[in-house]
Amino acid sequence: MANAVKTRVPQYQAVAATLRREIAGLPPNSLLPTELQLAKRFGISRVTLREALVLLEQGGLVSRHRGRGTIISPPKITRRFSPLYSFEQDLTEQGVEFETQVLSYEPEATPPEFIRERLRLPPGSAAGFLSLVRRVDSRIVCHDGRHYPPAIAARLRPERIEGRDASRVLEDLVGMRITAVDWESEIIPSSMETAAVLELSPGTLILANTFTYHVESGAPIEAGVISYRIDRCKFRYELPFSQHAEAEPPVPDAGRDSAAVTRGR
Amino acid sequence: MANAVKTRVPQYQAVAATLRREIAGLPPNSLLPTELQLAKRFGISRVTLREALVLLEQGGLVSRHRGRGTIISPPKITRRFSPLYSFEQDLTEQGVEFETQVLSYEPEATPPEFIRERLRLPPGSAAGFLSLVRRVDSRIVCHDGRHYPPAIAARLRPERIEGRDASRVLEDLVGMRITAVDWESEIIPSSMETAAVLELSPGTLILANTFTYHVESGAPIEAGVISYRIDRCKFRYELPFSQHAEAEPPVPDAGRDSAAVTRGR
DNA sequence: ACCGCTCATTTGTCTTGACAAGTAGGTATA
DNA sequence: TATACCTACTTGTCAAGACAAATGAGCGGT
Repeated sequence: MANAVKTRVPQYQAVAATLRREIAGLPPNSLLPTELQLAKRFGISRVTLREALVLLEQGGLVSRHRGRGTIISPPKITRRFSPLYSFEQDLTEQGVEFETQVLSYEPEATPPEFIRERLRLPPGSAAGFLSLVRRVDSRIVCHDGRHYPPAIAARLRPERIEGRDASRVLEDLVGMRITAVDWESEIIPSSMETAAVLELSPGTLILANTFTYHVESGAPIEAGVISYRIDRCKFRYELPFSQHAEAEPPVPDAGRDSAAVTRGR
Repeated sequence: MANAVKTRVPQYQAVAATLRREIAGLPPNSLLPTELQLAKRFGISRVTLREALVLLEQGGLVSRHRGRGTIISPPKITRRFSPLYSFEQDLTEQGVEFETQVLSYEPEATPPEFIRERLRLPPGSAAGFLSLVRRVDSRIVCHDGRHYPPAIAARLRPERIEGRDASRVLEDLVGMRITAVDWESEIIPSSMETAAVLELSPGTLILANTFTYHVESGAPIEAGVISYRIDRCKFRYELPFSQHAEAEPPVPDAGRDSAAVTRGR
């Protein structure tokens, strides 16, 4: 009303900042007041309030559900990367509960062209296709679409993946170690399919990792795309990867995520 | 039709998809029709059309400017990572024009606590603070906030950074090579300050990289945060990093970015 | 040539209002 | 008791309109 202050800062950003502070002191999974209540409290319209909530949701602080309400999210999990350091290995070392669910496996699927190139397959060649989703503490964090050359695809038993380390299974199958990775990361809007698997609205930004794994001879044995929910994950790299971990104190760092990460099994 | 499956697609998503296809065939830096024209053409309200444009903007396809219009963005640049592979080295090898601009340097600033911990400084200790922004093809891509231990900070000459490789300058200064990195990446809403430097609206998602560089003795000599605009960059990693580059063909990959990337000097 | 002004254009912010669709809990019915 | 339905509640989608703020082009004065 009668803009008392110069509206240099838009209301939806001011409200978002206020809510960010208040949320920081509330426990995860608790319910925020409804949009109408919040709009009334801040003296703004529901449309404007929703703009603020969108900012919070994009930042991973809350999740919103039609018919249920707005829920405060638990802290992000940390995915640590080292060369050839698998999802299973990482999460197991962190002592976090996780689950891998195979959605489908086709031994002779038709791969998209960029996968065919990465696997160095001739035009028209088929490839194995494995689709899976991963959960940490029962929350979906990523979706893998993995493709395999025909020789490997024929012998792959996807049911072996569920409980075990996918890369280790693959290495055992071919009898060689994976020694090289080509990895590209990009933030892009999710496709309809990926959004459905990750339980997101299509167009929501995700972290898409396009990768190729090679054995020592240089031959590619796996290629695909791993799509992470950026509202639930962050990523950590250490170089040189191997032993210098002890030169570092046990990762002092941020301090907000201790509750989720130091959970032990 | 009604709804064959439960897939009822909202109008703003359908419009976004249509515009995505049309934009793919248009040259970068060209102007889109105005919001009112587009809204009229699609037969929707301006509010709904704007929801579609927000999706395109978040995906990095267009940039919008009050008073000017909506402009189609050039393709993303690729930032390639290898251990201790600097921004300057990477972009130079790609033959892309870039510029580093020092915004400020304070030899004795008060660092935030998480920086103090990373540099292993006692409470209350000062640290050098360097703020800079990088441009590629005259477009802002990232903002660095770099902190240095007092002994280094006193001797650092920020004007030496502008034209040269920042890490190399630092190595020359201390007479040691950087051999270890600790690196954490997270997608977060931009702060007011970072948003201003990156010319973004506060709250826009950015890629925040929090890092610490160490010399061989294990001592940290630099720590800070590098914030990338995710609408302008993607990221590429290769492991093992060093020589196997030639085993790979010269990055066949996507195919859309050839125009911008092969610009050479 | 240069500077400052006005003004139409365009996107940014915000309001009120409406209906759709998913959720959860209670109620009626078998 | 168990099932189906009904209903209140909550977020999702969409509309039409209003004013603010930034831009850039045109105009006029110095």
